[in-house]
Amino acid sequence: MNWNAISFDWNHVRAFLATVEEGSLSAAARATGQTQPTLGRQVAALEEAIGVTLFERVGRSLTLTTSGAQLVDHVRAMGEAANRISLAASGQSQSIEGLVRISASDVLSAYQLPPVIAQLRDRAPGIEVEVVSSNAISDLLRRDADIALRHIRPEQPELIARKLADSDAYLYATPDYLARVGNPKVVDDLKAANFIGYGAPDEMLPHFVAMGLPLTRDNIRYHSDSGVVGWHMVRQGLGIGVMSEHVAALTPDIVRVMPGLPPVSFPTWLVSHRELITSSRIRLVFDHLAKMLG
Amino acid sequence: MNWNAISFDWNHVRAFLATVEEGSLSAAARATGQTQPTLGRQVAALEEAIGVTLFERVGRSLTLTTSGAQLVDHVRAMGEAANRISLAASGQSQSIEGLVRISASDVLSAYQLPPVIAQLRDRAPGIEVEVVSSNAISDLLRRDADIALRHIRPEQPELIARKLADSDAYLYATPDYLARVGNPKVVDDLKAANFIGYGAPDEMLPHFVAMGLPLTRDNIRYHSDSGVVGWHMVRQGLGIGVMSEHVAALTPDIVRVMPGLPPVSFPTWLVSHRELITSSRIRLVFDHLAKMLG
DNA sequence: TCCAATTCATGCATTTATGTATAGGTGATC
DNA sequence: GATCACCTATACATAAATGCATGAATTGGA
Repeated sequence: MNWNAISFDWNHVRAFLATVEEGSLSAAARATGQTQPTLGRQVAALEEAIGVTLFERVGRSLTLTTSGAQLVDHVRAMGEAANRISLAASGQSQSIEGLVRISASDVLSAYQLPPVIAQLRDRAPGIEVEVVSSNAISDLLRRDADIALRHIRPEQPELIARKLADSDAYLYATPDYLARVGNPKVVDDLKAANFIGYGAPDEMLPHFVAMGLPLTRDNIRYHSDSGVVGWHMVRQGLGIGVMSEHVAALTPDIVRVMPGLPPVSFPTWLVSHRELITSSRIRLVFDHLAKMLG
Repeated sequence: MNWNAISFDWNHVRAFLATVEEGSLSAAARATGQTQPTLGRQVAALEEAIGVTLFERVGRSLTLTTSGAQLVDHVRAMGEAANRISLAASGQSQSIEGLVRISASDVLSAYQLPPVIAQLRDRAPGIEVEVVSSNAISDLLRRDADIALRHIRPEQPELIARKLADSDAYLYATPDYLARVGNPKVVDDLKAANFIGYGAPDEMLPHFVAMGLPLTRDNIRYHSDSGVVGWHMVRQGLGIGVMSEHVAALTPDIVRVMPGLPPVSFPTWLVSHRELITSSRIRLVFDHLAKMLG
């Protein structure tokens, strides 16, 4: 190995990568927990060391030079290798004490996870649990969480997934609200009802249509990014919402809309990283979640 | 990107890599131009940062732990990415001044390269040339050289190779030595002659046999790793040696053995790295070598 | 068994890098 | 066009890493 060729400061490469990814020295400083002068000096030092001008200093912002752009792919590869080192190192941990981060949708996090974690506390009191309540998908690859609960099967080969039991979802509302819309008996009776959307309304509508409901965009008057907020709208009598029967069973004063309507079945996947699952701490939480939710 | 996961000191990863590759902290320090205490502290800091004991300190030497061994692949990948950054950065250099390192066999380096470099000096006086005279093959991938002259076609896809003219090699000796072995006229007359081997004798013998010479291992009494040293043995009348006609033509007082014997033809390849050849300085030297030696 | 060579660990002075505070400049918005 | 928000660059005091010198321990060979 010719060590001289790679004798530039590797931390400066990370500074360059962070600056490219975050868009500015200041943003990179915020993201990495360093300061803007430090990042600026590190990038300048890297330019000096490898003899390539990476950024064009024009006005308030930096733009990549063409030379710099041709290095970015290799720099990203270096960052990904660093990430794999971090993953593998975490996977080597055989300590039964320490942090495990679980990512799940906010509904799962709020209604189903707490009792499961309570049982885990009795079984492994040394484990610290952080619930990353997020409806975004890309948590595991970004290393924001160690274990994720998802409703779609992950495709990445570096992830391992275990399918839990399928759940059934039904339409729910308050008796009060149902009376207000005339106690619907057939799907056509729902044409005048309000439906609660989780996420963007355009995203939710196809699911309702797939259930055989004759709805249009106008039926979704109230919506929220948060499933918990949406469910609270249902509980306040603002409209009809979809919910898994497990969560609905935990909610008093809520009734099923048209009990004859067939349910929507959806899967739940327990996901982790191939290299992380070798950690006995993460493995223990993974198996506990599989047993309790499966 | 979760920057927190890769917030360990990346230079410490290089220290770990160097220690694994070189076998000890002291050897790594010598190889990387740092000191042994620095390397030791860096590896210890990395262990602390990622929570993995990398080395077992037993006696005077360190041995990888199983945990450490499982990180090595990822660490190597990071080093290779760093190497590609270095390559790409060198390739971005559009400066016509600076160092270009040429790797070639010692015979080529000593007899054929100097006049070519003299012409290059007149054409591009700002270019500094280092001739890495080595019979080892793996120079370009180790980044010991920017351009290499080889007699076998390189197979790696990241290398680019241009074939130069084929050369003819003949047997040579001093008239004095030929008289001593009875001025051989047919190949069977060579059975009692001494042949000079370049490299290991077992490696050289098959080439002589392929030329149709009825030789055994006993015919190779004098040999050297260095082709230049071997050729000087021929010039001193120690035996018969193979040499390209170009080099032999530069050597006075040497005659061809049995002029009727057909030559051995061998190719010469000019090789560089795909990412390096984009450097105008390296490109210029590459093209000059191709023109002068082709 | 002893000696020489080589290894890793530690104390200390010096060099180097970092953060804080601040100045200077640019682009978007009202 | 003035203001605001945001960016980068620089000076200086402090914190951190490095190299040197040295010590302690182990291996291999005479």
